[in-house]
Amino acid sequence: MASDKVSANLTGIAAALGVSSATVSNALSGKGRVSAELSDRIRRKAMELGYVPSPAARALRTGRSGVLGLVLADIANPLFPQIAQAIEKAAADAGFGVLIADSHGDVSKQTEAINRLIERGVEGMIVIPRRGTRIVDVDCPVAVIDSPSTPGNTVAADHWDGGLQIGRYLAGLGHQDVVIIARNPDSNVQNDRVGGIRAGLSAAARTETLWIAHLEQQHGEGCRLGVAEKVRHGFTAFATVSDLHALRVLTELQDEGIAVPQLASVTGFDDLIWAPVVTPALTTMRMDMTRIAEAAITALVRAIDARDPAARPSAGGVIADISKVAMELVIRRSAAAKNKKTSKDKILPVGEQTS
Amino acid sequence: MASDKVSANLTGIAAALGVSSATVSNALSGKGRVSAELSDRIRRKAMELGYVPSPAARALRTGRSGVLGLVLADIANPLFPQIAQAIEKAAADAGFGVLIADSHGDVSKQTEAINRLIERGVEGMIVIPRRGTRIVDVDCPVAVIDSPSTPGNTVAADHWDGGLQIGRYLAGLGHQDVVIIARNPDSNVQNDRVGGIRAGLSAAARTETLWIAHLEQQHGEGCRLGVAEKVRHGFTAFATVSDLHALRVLTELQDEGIAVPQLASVTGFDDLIWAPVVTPALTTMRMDMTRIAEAAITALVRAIDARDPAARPSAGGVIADISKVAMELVIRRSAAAKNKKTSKDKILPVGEQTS
DNA sequence: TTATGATGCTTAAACGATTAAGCAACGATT
DNA sequence: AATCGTTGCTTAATCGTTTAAGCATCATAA
Repeated sequence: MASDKVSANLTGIAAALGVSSATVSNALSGKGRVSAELSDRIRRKAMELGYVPSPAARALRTGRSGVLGLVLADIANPLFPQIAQAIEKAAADAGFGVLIADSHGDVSKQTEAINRLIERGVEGMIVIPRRGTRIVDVDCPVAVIDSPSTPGNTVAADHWDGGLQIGRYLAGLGHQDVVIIARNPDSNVQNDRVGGIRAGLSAAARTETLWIAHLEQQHGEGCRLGVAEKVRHGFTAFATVSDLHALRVLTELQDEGIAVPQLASVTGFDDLIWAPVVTPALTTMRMDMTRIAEAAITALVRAIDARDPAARPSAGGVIADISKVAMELVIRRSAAAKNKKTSKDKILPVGEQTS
Repeated sequence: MASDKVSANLTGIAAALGVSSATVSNALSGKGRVSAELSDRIRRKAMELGYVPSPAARALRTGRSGVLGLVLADIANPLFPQIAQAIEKAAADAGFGVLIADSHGDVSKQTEAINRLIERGVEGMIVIPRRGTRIVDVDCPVAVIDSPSTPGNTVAADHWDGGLQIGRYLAGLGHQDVVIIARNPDSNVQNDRVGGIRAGLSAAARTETLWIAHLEQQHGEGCRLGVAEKVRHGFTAFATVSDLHALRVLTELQDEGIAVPQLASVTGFDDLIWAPVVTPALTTMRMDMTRIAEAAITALVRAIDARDPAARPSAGGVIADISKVAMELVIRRSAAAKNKKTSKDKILPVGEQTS
């Protein structure tokens, strides 16, 4: 092919047609004034040569890279797939690519990761911080997805309300003795959820909160939570703050011969991948990641656009229209009405699992 | 600050010091000949002005964007966090950023996703294809992470050998009646694992393979797998091809009152996040994602470098040094020696769970 | 017929970095 | 003293795109 010789760039196309590169640019972008006939010929030629505009040149000229950064406190998070998928989709719809950066849960590495993104020329970023972490000031638009309790937050699921819904649901099923299970009291998200759950239960309810982090500090990671013991003490429901904890509770109860949901109800949060397929399927709260991602991207894009004409860089937070996105209760089978008989009577004798 | 006035680019620094921009470039990159003294002053000034090189300009001039693409068949995959984390790390170590693209499991969208990446100027990409999918020819270096059985593959875990290890392990525990559980027979990865498991079991073993996709086609998603029934028919172990399936089996058995591992052993694959924390903790196979990612990135980077001087673009596969990465058996508690008594005798009478 | 304004194109200057080539000054070599 | 190589810097071109400004040409309106 001799046509391979001509480089597939604007000047190449221009040369091939005997016009100026500006005209080609105008024709392809539909901006300037180009006759329909020539415009057509240019488009055809561009296609024929397999023209792909140089993102570098465009970015250099326009000052816009068309790339956003996604900063995650810890990629190895079971919610991450959902998040990444939603963000990628929303960004793509807005015409942006997504560069990922993992801060490995380390605060200092978070700054490092953010800097790497800036060096790569991102126009803005979505940050999903580690519990409690504040975002360093960075002169680039940032949208934060966290809990509504976090200052400087942009968008988030309404974790508190999600807890409220679960709490009310359990209360409606007649549960008066509920163990609330979370991992770390430093997390705003977890605190919101716990607070919501407590608020949703009846005022007379007996609740106890189990912090897994404390337990594991004493007994090592992956230790038993002692939930069977709680059942023996009259608790009938376990409201956890994550499907991962729910799974842990569920299997531990089942392993000790306590039937779920007949003898104890278990609820989770986030509708993670296994929630629908375990037995019994987990009743949980789902967040509308698509809406959250869209809101975050919309806010971010607006901030980016606002930056252009504005004299002041006005570094800092970005405010979205919607900052709280409602969560949805997904009712499956792991929670059921409280047994009429006191649950103590129904406990099966258990064998050799004092791990 | 008046120093805010001067733009933080090469010419800005040059102007501030009264030297040429070429010298500044040389000083910062350490390439040309610049006196140590001036070099120092330049570096200090750059720092003072908060200079960040323009990736666009650099990419335009050098033709290298420093960005790789990560194409995933389906981001909403529980292994994805591990993959993304490992790839991001390996890429960052090699000086590359990672742009993500999700093809939502759709083959046509995969091509679309790949094109979007190319339009964004990636220098190469890592593709983790959907089962059986072939990668379209694209004139950009590509490294594929899949099963070694996939033609055109670059790097992969040795899934067959992983299966072999699990099979042998179960055989060593005395299991002769094993149900192998996978999702889809179209997947090379799953087939490799299944084949390995079968090969690892004793020749005399009775095996049966359960394809979840078939089951769900009949009974709907998230349906019971009927594993308790298998136990009643004398099967003592369930070797699954993913921790997700293992979890499904485990909870179903537990729900039906069959103690794991006392009455039935269960093994998984991939050491997903919940594997260590469920009760009993899952015995599973782990792949060394870090090594896989490193091998893939190394091969990809080499291909990118080779492209530069080479006349022929020579589009197509990239060959890595290591193409099979060994898997590691993680022994936990979900698999144990086969009970001496025939398991049939030990089945507890079960209640009301005919879902 | 002559302003007036579209219309259709070209010219040329950016954007910010890299890098080949060149040039002055200086010390060392013969 | 003339030559050579080295050192330390500058000049200027280049990557491919966008876009403001300019310049013909032609139709329309006065």
